[in-house]
Amino acid sequence: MEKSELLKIVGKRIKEIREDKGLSQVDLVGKIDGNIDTTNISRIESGRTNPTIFTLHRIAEGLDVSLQEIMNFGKPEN
Amino acid sequence: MEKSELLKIVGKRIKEIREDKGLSQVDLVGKIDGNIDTTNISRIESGRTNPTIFTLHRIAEGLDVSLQEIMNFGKPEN
DNA sequence: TTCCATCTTGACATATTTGACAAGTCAAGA
DNA sequence: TCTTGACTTGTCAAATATGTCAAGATGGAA
Repeated sequence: MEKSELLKIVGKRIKEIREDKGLSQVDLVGKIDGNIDTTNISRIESGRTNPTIFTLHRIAEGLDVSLQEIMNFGKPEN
Repeated sequence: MEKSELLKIVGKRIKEIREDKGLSQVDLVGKIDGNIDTTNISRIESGRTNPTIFTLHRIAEGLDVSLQEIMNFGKPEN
C-alpha cells in the first residue's frame, strides 16, 4: 500500500471513531494525556502527516479504544 | 501506558514475529519495499525509537502480517 | 583462536513530526 | 449580517525518526 493511502485510511478511521463517540476534536484533545492540539488531530485525520505509534496510542486512549481497533481496516493480506 | 513501555512492547512483538518466521533482520530488510536497514529494525525492536505508522506498515508487509497483528498485545482497555 | 553471521550502538545529515499560535474557511443559527 | 463552533491551513522552532556508514559485541562453527 502506498504511504498516502495508508495515512488517509488511518486518519479516516480515527475520525470515524471520534464522530461515532460524538466528540469534537477539542473534546478529544481534552481527554488526551500530555500536550496535543487540534492542529495535529486535524493533520492526522486528513492523512497529511505520518504519526508515530506513540501519538496514535495517545489518541486511542483518548477515544477509549485499542490501537488494534484503529488499525482495523480490512486488508487481511496487508 | 508510558511511552517507553509501549515502544518496548511493540518492538518485542515485531521481533517475536520475525523470529517465528525464521528471518534475520537482514532477511527482513530484503523483503521490505524502499529503503530501510537493520539499524532501524534493531532500534525499533529494542524500543529505542518511536516509529511512524508507515514504517511499521512496511515492516508488517515484510513480515507478511497485518498492522493489526503487530498491535496485538493484550490490553483490551488500552 | 579465527572466521562468520547477527545484532547493537554511536555519530552524522536530512527529513518530518510535533507543539504552538494565528488566521482562514465553512456551516448553522440568531 | 454577525456570531459562534468546528475544522483547516500556514508558519515557526524544537525534537526526533530515518537513512547511512562505521565500529563494537556476541555466539557459533571450524
